Amino acid sequence: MIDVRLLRIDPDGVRVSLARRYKPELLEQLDVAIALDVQARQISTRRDDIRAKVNELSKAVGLAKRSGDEAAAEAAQAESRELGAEEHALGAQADDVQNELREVLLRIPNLPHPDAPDGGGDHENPLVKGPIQMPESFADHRRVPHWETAAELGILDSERATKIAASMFTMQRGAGASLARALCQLALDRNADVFEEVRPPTMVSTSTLTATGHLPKFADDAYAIERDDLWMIPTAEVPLTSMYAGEVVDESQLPLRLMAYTSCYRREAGSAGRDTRGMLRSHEFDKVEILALATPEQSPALLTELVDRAEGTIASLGLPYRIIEICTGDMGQSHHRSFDIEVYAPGCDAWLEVSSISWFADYQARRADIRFRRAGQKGTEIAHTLNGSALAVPRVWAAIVENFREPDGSVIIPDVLRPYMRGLERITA
RNA sequence: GGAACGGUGGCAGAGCGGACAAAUGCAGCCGCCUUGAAAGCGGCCGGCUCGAAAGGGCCCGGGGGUUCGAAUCCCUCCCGUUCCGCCA
Repeated sequence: MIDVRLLRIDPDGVRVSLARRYKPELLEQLDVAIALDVQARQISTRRDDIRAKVNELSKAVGLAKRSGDEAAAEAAQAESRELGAEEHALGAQADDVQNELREVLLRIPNLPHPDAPDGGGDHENPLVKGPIQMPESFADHRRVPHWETAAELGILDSERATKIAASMFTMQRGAGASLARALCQLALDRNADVFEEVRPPTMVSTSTLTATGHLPKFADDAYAIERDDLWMIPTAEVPLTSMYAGEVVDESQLPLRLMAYTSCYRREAGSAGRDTRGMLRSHEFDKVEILALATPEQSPALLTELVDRAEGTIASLGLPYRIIEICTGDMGQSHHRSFDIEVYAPGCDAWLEVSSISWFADYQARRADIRFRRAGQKGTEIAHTLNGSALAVPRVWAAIVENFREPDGSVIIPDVLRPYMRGLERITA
C-alpha cells in the first residue's frame, strides 16, 4: 500500500509517478482515493468533536453523582444520550468511507523507483548485463526441446502427472527428480552463509496473501481452500514476508535475511494453452526464495546483493544467461524496482525467466504492518522488504537438459550438482 | 471435534463499570555517584491518528451490543494453553 499521507502532501508527485506505469485507469483510482481520504477525514473530525463532548459529559456525570447532585447528573446524561446517537451515525459513516478507501488503496500499485527505466511493456525492458557464457553458436544436438530429450531419457512423466492431478502438472522421475532436488540444495547451500533457512507453511491466511499484494486484485491466480479460508502460496515470498507481520523489530536485527525452499502453486489463470509442453509453466513447482527485511538505507545494497546471489548460482551451473531490468510499464503491482535473470534455452530457442529480484520499499511492509525502531529514537518506521528467487527449478531444469545435451542424447550434469546426485555425471537412457 | 482456562505496553504481569494509557518489575534513555564499570539514587520512557499550533480522538485479540460512561458486563468470531478424542 502506498502511504496515504503522500496523497495529501504531494498528490501531483504521486500522479506523475503512477503515470509511469502506463495504466490510465490508475490515475482515476488515485483521484477516487484522494476524494475518499478528504471525506473520511472530514467525517472523523466531526465525530471526534462529538466524542470529546460525550467524554466530557460522562466525566461530569461521575462528578455530579459523587457530590450527590442528581439533577445535574441526569441533565448531563440526557444531553450525552442525544449526542451519542449522532456520534454513532457519524462513526458508521466514517467506517464505511475508510473501508472504501482501503479497498481502493489496496489495488493501487507501488510507485516505481526514480531510476526504474521508463517503458510501456516487456519489449522495453533494458538489458543490463550479458549475455554471459553464451557460445558463438549452438550445435544441432543442443537444439532439441527438453521435453523430447526428457522423454527419451525417461526423466519427465507429464502424462502420468496429468492423470494423477490435471494438465499443467509435471512429474520428474529418476535422475530427473534428483536433478530437481539437487538444484534446490545447491541454491540453499550457496546462500546459507548469511540467510537463515526457514520451512514455512505453504498454506496461508487471507491477510497473509494480502500483505504481499497478491490479494485482493489477483485472487484468480491463487489456489483457494475455501472451506478452511486458506490459500496455497504462489511463492515463499508470501509466508516469509509475513513472518514479522504486526511486529516491531529492533534496528540492530536488520537486515534480516531469510530463505526458504517450498513448492509454489499457481493457477496460471490467464495462460491456459501457453507453454503446455515440458517444464516451462506448471501449476506446482519448487523454488528457493531469498528475502530481506531492512531499513530504507540498507535496501539499495541489498537489492544488488540479491541479484548477485541469484546470478552467482546460475553462473555456477554454466548456463548462458542475461540480466534485464523491468521497466515501469511491466513491473508487478508491489514492485518498486525489479530485475529478471533469464537463461537461454537453445532447444526452445527462448530466454527463460528463471529469477525475479525485487525491491518493494515499504509497500508490502505497510500492508503487513512490519515496523522497526531506530536505536535511541522514539517512534517506529515501516520497514523495507526485498526478495528474489535464488533458484526456480523447472526452467533451470529445462535449460540444463537443453544446454548440456550431448550428440548421443545424454545430458551432462553440471559439476556443482554432482555431489547432490550421488556423484552422477551424466543422465543416459 | 469436546471440555476447562486464558489473550492487557518491547517483555513479564496487576487491574474486573467512572479519577486507567493503564500499577509494579524487567529492558531502554538521560543525569548523579565512579579512574572505568556494576550496584545504588533521581528523572524520562507505548502506538496510531486529526490539527499550523493549542489541543482532540482512537487503541487492553477482532467485530458487535448494554450504559451518560467499558480493559472491566453481554454476544460472537479468532488465537493460545491444558485435558479428552482422533491421528502422521
